[in-house]
Amino acid sequence: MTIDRYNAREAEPRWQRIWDERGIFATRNDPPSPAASADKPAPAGRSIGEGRKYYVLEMFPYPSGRIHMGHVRNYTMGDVVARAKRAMGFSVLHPMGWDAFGMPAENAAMASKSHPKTWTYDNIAAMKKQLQSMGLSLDWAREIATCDPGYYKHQQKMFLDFLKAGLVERKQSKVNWDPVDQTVLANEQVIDGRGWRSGAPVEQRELTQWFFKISDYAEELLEALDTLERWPEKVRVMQKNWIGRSEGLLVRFMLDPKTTPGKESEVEIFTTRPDTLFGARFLAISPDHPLAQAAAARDSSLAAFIAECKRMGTSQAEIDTAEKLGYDTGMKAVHPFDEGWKLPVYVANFILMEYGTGAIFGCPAHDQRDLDFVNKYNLGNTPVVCPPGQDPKTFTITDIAYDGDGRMINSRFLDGMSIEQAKEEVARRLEKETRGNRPVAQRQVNYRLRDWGISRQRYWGCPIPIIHCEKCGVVPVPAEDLPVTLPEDVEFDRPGNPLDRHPTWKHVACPQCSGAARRETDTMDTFVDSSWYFARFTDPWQANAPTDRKAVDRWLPVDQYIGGIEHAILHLLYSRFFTRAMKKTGHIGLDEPFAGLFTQGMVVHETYRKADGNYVTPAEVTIESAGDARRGRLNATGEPVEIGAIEKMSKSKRNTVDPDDIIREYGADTARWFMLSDSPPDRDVIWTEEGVQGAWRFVQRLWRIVGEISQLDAPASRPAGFGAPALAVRKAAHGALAKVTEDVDKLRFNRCIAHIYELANALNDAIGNVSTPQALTPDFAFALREAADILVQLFHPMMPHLAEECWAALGHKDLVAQQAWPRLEPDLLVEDSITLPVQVNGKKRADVTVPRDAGKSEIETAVLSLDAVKRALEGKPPKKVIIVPQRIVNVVA
RNA sequence: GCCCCUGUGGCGGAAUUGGUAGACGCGCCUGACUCAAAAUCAGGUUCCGCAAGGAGUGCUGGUUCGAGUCCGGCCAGGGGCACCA
Repeated sequence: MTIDRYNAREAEPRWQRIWDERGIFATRNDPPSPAASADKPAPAGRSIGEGRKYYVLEMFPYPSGRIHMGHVRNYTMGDVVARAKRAMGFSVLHPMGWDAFGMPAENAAMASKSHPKTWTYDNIAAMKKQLQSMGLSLDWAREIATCDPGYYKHQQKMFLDFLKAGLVERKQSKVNWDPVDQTVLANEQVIDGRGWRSGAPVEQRELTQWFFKISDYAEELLEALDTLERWPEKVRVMQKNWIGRSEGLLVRFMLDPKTTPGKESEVEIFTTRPDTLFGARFLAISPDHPLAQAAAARDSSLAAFIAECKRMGTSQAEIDTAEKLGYDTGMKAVHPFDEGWKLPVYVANFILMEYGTGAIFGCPAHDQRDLDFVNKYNLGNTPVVCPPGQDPKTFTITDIAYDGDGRMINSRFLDGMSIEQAKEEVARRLEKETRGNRPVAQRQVNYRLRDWGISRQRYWGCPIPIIHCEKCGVVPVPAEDLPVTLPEDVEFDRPGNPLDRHPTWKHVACPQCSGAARRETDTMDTFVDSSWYFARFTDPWQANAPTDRKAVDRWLPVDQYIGGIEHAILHLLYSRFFTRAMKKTGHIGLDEPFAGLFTQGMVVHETYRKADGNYVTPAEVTIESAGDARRGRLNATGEPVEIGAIEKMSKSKRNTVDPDDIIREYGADTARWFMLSDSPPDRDVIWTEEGVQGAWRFVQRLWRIVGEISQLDAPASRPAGFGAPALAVRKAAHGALAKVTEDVDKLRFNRCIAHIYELANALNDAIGNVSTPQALTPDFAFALREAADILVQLFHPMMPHLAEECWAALGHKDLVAQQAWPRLEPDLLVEDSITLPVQVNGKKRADVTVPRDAGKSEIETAVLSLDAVKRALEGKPPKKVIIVPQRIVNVVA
């Protein structure tokens, strides 16, 4: 018998059409009533999920124009989870949409005179087609695009709700300015001093901006990290560091009136090391500190110094290399424990106004930066913490500060205490002391996390629904006037914000006084759009509110969220904040949006270079291998190319592989299979031509195995008993079933694939053993058919089209996509006899086969009678025999 | 500088969480089919050794009957954060 090759190009669109026509991936918001499900009783295997909800979500794409291999990997993983959970009896929500606002649309508009809207929607259409060719089990009825007024209208409403709830603030502040994109960036969007998108060195500017008060939630966002048990530890640590909690003490230092010509009388500092107060040598304040500003008004050279500081601090690169500089104001601060102890007050370029109070006290002996500073200005140092084992009398600091543990020295009443005791003692004493009705010191927790600046001076974003009126000030757009839609007649012939220079759009009447007023022309950071789309998916049809409470309560949290690690801080932190803000304003009923998070690795590829140093694409190169050596040649000319480092697929290195090409050549199933095989999903996967071909070979191999089995003459009903060959097949099938079930649940797709290979190999061997028709007993044929069914169901989540084709070949009239997961027969996993490895002194010497329920003495007797064991013992009795049931035997000589 | 992760065959990786190291795949080698090649199929493939046997999970020391797995020290690679007081 011969079996034709599997034709993916023909089969895949056919099955996609059938799934689509039958609408099998559409998810209803109202769970089917018991009556409706009663006429179709759930198969036994369905019991795992029992109809409970399961929300699988992959981070939605930016519609850049074409999907890339990273999308293929991401969405394949999500689809495996969605299909497996559906089979396991869960009610699965698996939607898709578009993160459709953003700069590239404007850049394209500038470059090609297209409109951002048409550019974006054309890209969405193209990419949707690509995603559909992957055979993803998505509910396209819920598709959303964030640039749709039907979406951003609700975002504007929430902005107003947040404003009313005190979660939004307009303030002037130093901001990160991206000179290329001509817009402001949030702290999170500055990477190594450069804009996250443009890569341009970021400058500092003073602007009035809208902020979401994410810092109000700093403590909560930090604490709740511990509850996110199904998040990668790495991401939790990154968020923890980003929030950057530190406990310390605010201390008010009096200024010596004799040295202070102005009316300022004190300066408040923040410190996390109040224990080192007796090691103080100076105070330093930020150039932006009011005291510095006031002093500069009297001292022109100080003013010049401050101006110098400001001029330097424009780019991160300069900040990193800038020398630590200080300027002695001449003012003296009084030590809080000693009125006679005067400390010089410096303005220093490394003190940030944004953190703490913008002022510090310097303890050079135990802080490297302070030490560098005093060594430069000859202020000296006093060690106050003595490391264990050091003699306090001889312990000195020269140019390496000591920040370790130890006992307090040179610190009067603190001497002999531990650091912790000293911190507590200083806080206790200074809290009690008051000056002008206020305590001299108070405990404070500080966070590195800053408020989220959301104003962007761009066109292609969600307009901020605010009107500025000369008389009434900042006036929210009335809810009934929403959405504030983007004007379509805009020009991109010049840099800057087209909204701002639009002839009419911004000129409106004030909703309060009806006088002439001006619209806010800034739009929202696109990270706002992606901070709540997961909630909108639960009821995207809801026209009157961002969410329907019944729908969000039913579907949220997202049970499994899958995306790239690059969003570990930005998107994931913003979404966590937004969910809390939506809860406060009544749009949602929970704090944490994503119960389970998985961060997948990148798709990487070798790079190829011609002799002239230019990169060439994998499609242009053929790799020849001889023995261990691999060589590349250019297809067109045959000239050799150099095989370079394996790197993330990128246009600049030209090492990308187009998913369309792969799907056309091998089919989506092959691409999906390869994406999941070999590498663990959280690590990078190396895309290789050989690997894809291996996956493609396996597609054909499966088709052949299933085809051959489908042609066997198998009885329709289950035989009364199974002979040894049949039993072996059944054990292989159920063993694979048990392992795949567990591994798919833990997202260990590479292991699932290994188990499926093993089962396929076992079935292939079993078929090969049927040399004559007589050898094919009815029980064996039945077992093979049963195993083939299981095999097809196991690989269905990874290769759904091939699975449907095989399922039909096996004679089934329904769809494998709607099948219940196979029911496991646990008895088949238990062996009657087991083979235990036998070690002598920890070295494996033999195997012993004993009945499954053999007692320890029985095993010991069997082991000691083995020739290999006798030889190793050299006739002497063993000291000890360790028997680990079902595991191993170790004889200690 | 601080924090985190990872080191296993030629390569990607597996190892029931302290119990037979190298599952599965790629590559390579041998054979079958073929006039030939491709495709396909069968077998082999950690290293040393003809073999018996020995060595072996970055290095090093320890705990244990037993360590890839746990602990201490080091080395290498990767990632995150960083004038944060």
